[in-house]
Amino acid sequence: MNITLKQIKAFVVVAQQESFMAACEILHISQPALSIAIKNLEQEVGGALLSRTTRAVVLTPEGELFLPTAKRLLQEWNDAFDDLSQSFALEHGILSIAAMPSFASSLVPSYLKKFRESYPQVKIKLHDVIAENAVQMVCDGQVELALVFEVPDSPQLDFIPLFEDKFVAAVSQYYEVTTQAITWQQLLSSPFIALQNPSNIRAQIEALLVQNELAFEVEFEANQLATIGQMVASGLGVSAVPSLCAPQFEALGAQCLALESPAITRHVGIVTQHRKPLSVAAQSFIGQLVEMYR
Amino acid sequence: MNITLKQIKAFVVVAQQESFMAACEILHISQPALSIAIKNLEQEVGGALLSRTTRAVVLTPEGELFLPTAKRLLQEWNDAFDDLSQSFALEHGILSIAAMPSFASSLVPSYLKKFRESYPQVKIKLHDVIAENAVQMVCDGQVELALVFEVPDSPQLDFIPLFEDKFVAAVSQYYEVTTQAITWQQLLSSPFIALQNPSNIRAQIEALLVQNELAFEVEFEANQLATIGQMVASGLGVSAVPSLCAPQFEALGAQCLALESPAITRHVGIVTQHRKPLSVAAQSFIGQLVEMYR
DNA sequence: CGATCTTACGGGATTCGTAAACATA
DNA sequence: TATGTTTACGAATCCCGTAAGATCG
Repeated sequence: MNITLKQIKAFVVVAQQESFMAACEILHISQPALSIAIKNLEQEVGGALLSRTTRAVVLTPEGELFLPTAKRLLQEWNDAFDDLSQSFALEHGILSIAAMPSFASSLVPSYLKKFRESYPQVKIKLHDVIAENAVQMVCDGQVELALVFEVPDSPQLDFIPLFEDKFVAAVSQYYEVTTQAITWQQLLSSPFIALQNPSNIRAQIEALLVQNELAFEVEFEANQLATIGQMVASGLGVSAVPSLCAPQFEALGAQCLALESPAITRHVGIVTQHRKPLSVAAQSFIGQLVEMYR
Repeated sequence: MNITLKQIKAFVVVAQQESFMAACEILHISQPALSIAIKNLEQEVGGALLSRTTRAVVLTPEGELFLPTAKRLLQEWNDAFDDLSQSFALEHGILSIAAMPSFASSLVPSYLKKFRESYPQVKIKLHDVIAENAVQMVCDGQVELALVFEVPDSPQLDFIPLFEDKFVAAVSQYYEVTTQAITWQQLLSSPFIALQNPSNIRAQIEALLVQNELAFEVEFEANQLATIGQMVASGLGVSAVPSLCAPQFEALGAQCLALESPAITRHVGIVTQHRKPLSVAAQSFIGQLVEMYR
């Protein structure tokens, strides 16, 4: 059974026009072509749908019965493909991403703003969760991509670096400094305020300090970066955060200084599931980011 | 936008098989043909539906979204045409007909039985109404055909004669007769039992008698032929009915005699709407009847 | 007789299949 | 390297359009 969409369209138009002549103008084909199309259709379905005399074309009872069905089929067909085309044209759809808090609360909003300006119809779901969970969400397929620190090489994940981030020291405005940069040793002489575990930032700091045999005592802990920032600004103590957070910390009244001996630098970028195709929305978003940092 | 059913079928099969190789065996085409079909489909909709590497074929997010829709489209397509084909194959459908009472209660049931034996899946609606209404129902399109006495020529109606019916005299079993045939004059010497108006039979009798200047007095009236038959059988009086009804009347205990001077003969046949196509069910039914009386 | 649908036939586009090239694990 | 997809190209098929034929009002 080999019935064509064209044949159904032809049938519907002829039925509505009650004339082959009139129909073939709408369909932009010649009468013979139309005639044959209908004839083939009727042969396929095993009976006449239209009764033609030279003066009038009327539907057979079976044709009458089939006409609404045919219209429905065409309608659904068009709806389905319009929808699909719209998805590709980014005229609707959902972009589902995750970002680690330090990133989500700093640069990501501006990325989303830019993306939204290009594709205002695409809805955006941003999950701001700790880096570990963000990556897990990529693995689980809950989000298409995560914006996090570089992850260890994994056969299941791909990483696209965007830029390099360097940890900075966060100190109160009244913290006395002679140079623009301070060392970890200097920093740790003040009470240290750290993020609570689990946290990628906390883990990185701990790993680094253990590696460098630096004494490390946490005097205060909090969950949210904003809280840490506030605590630092209040003069409770000092902290070390990705430079990503510097503007936010400074806005809260803290002071951010270059931090060395040793410096912690990490790539920040996009994690996606390896070999899993991305939606055009995700592709476009990644494209914008890569372009921005190229 | 020119998307083919084949392309959708191809997409669905490839998506299910997750392999072009496997899919093309199911589809009975070569890999290149399949590859091109999918490629064209993707071009039409404006984006990739499948992500292919040499080892695996996976759906893109858009393809994932579209797959159920595609399946649904195919399903509905097939359902629609199966249904239509079944209509033509008389594997279902409805035959809607009307018949005048004298016909409906005599020969029509046997016609229906025969039709039903040929096409057991076709439902039958029989409207047994007076001839006038039966014809009206044809004009209104409520039924496709009516089984009645011949109607006056009309541009809106067609008539296919089946056989000729001759009115017979219905008398009681004890009615004394010398010959097989009696005249109207003889008949009318007994009390006459007539159908109530409106009735085609009544009208024909009245017209005939007026035309032949025969005295006509109705002693009893009833609506149903069966009632008339019972009344005649009981010896209340006599009547004149189409020979169609003779078996029924005789079964009720009446006696039917040829009726002459003058004889009333009328064609009995099929009335249809002029130039209105008939369902295959109606066509088959008419075909059986015509064949039967040919 | 005129308008309209159908059949006949040549040209063009699309699609198919075979063979070779290409890409990835 | 082996499997599986894509490109190249010749061939078949299908569909369309022009012209002639048939049919009904």
